Amino acid sequence: MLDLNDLEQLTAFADCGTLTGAAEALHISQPTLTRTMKRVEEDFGVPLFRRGKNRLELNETGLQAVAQARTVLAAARGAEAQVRAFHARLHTVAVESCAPAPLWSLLPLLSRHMPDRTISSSLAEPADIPARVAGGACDIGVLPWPAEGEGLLCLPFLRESLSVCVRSDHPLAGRNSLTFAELNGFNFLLRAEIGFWTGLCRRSMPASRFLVQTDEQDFLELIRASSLLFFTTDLASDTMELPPDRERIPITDPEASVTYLFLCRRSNKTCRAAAEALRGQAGQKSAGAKKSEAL
Amino acid sequence: MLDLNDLEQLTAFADCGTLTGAAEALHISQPTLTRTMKRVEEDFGVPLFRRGKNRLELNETGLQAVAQARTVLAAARGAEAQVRAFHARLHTVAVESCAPAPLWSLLPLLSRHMPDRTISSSLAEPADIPARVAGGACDIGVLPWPAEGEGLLCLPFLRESLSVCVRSDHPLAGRNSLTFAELNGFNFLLRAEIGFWTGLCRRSMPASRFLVQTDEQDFLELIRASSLLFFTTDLASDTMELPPDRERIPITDPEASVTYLFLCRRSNKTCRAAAEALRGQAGQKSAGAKKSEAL
DNA sequence: TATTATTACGTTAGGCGTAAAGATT
DNA sequence: AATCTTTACGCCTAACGTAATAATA
Repeated sequence: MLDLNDLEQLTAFADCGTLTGAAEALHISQPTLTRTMKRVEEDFGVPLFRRGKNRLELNETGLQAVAQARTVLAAARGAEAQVRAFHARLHTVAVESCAPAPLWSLLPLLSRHMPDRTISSSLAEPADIPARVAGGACDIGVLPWPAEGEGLLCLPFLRESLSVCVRSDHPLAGRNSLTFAELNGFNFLLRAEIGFWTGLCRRSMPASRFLVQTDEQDFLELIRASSLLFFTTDLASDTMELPPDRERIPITDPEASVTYLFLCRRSNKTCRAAAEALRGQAGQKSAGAKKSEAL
Repeated sequence: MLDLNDLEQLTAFADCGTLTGAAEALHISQPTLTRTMKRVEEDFGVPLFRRGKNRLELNETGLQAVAQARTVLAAARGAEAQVRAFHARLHTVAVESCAPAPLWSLLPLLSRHMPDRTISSSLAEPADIPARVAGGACDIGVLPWPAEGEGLLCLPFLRESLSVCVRSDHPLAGRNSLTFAELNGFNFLLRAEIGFWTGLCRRSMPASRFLVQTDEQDFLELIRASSLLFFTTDLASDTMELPPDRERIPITDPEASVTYLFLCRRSNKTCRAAAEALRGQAGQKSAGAKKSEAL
C-alpha cells in the first residue's frame, strides 16, 4: 500500500529536482530518498523515473504520480484538520453577544457549569445572532431584544442601563436625569468593541461626534484629561473606578435600558441547563451591589 | 503523520464494531489493533474512542475520523489506479479499425515497429473513428474512406475487394463477375465482427437475408453443408481454404472495392513512423500472391 | 465461563544513517 | 575536482505475535 511519508518525499523530490536537494530539504539522508523512490515506484507498480547513471528524473508517469500524490496528501491533511476542528467544535461552546457587559457575568457562569469545555466568545450584530444560533454557527447568543425561532429558547436574564458621565464643570453637571435629545450635539468619548451600543448612540444622537478609542489606557487618560462626555452603565462595576470629579447621570429614554436575552437551541441540553442556572442567578444578582462601568 | 494502513485498520474496526472481529478480518492479532487505534488517535491528536474496560467504541469524533479515513483511502486507491492506467495507456497503442482484414497486416507491422508497446485493437464505426483518433481515445484508426481533420494524418495503404462464393450447382455459377443488384434477394451466410461490411451488405442488398454466424467453426460447417452464398475478399489468404466445390466471383460495384486509410495524429511521432513503414510496405504487398478469405 | 480489551515481553523485519563506490559534468 | 546516485553495512527503532492479565456479561 502507498505510504503518505513516501508520497511526501516523492513530491519533495519533484519540487527539488534532485535527491540531494530533497534530502536536505527534508533533513534526511540521500540514500533514504533513493530507497523511498524505489519503494514508491513498486508501490505504484509502474516505472516513474528515467534513470541516468548520475541523474534521476521523473518520467511522464512519474509526473502523474506526483500530481496524484499531492491530491492524496491534501486529502490526508484535510482529514486531519477536519477531525481536529470537529473535536474542538464539540468541546467548545461559542457565545456571540450583542454587547460585552452580559459576557462579564455569563462567561464565568458557563465556565463553572461546563468545566470540560472551552468557551469562546465574540461580539456580533444582534440581527445576525438568531440565525447563527439556529444554524449551529454558535451555541449561545445574547440579544438586546426577544427573538422567536423554531427550536430556539429565549430567556431574559440581565438588565443594563446607560448613564452619561459629566465633569463637575460641565454645563450639564447637576442634572439628575438626561435624554438622548438633550445630549444630541455634544461630543463623546466612546470605547470601541461595545457591540450594539455604538449603533444605538449614533442613531439616537445623530448630531454628536463620537471619538472612538480602541485602547483602554488611552481612553482612561482622555477621561482624566478632558471634559468630554462619556458613557457608563450599571453593570460590571469592578473593572474601573469613576474619577472623583465626574458625576453619573442616568439616561431616561427607554432604549437606554436594555434587557439582555439568553438564546440557545432547545436541542442543546448543556446550554439549556446553563439557562436554568442563569434564571436562578438572575434574582440574586439584582439584589447585589451595583457600581458603574465606563463604556 | 497519518498512515494509510492505520486508517484501513480504523475503518475495519468501524465495520466490525470490535477489535477482535477486525483483527481476524485483517488477519492480524488483536494487540496490533489496540496499538494501532492508539496510534491513529494520537495521529489525529484528539480522542476518538469511548473506552469501557471491556468495550471499545467510536465516539462522535471517531465517527468523523472514520468517514475522513474512508475518503482518504479512496483517494489513495484512486491515485494508484490512475497512475497505473496512465502507464498502461502510455505503453499501448490503441487501434480502431472499420474492418478486421487491414488489422491482419497492420498489427504485425506495428508489433515489429514498437516492440515495447502493447497493441490493442478493436472494431469501430467508421463515422466515430476520426473523432476518437483526434481526441486521443485511440491512437490509430483504419478507415474505408478519407477523413480530414486538424492535425490528422491520413494515408491509404491497402485495398480489399469483395467477391462472392457460389457452389458449382448454384444458378449463379460460371459467371465471371456480379453486381450487388444481381445478388439482391439471395440469402447469405455472413460472419459476425466484420466491421463496416455488415452495413454495406445490408444497404446494397436490402432484399437479401443475412445469416450472421458468430462462431467460426459453425460458419465453416455451414459453408460445406449448404449451398448458401457467402463473401470472401482478396486479403489475408492464409486463414482459410476455399472448399473445392466453390467458385469465387468478383463483385464489380465500386463500393465492393475499398481502399483502407491509416489515420493517426500528426503529433504522435511513433505512429507517424509506423505510417512511413506502411507506405513502404504497401508497394511490396501489392506484388505478393493473393488468396481469398471468407467473410 | 466465554468474550473482549489491555499489558507485558521477546523477536524480528525494515528503515535510517554513515561510508564507500560508481559515474557524469 | 565536484556533484549526484547507488550500493554496502551496521545499528536500532518500532511493529508484530504470543502469552498473560483484567474485566465484563
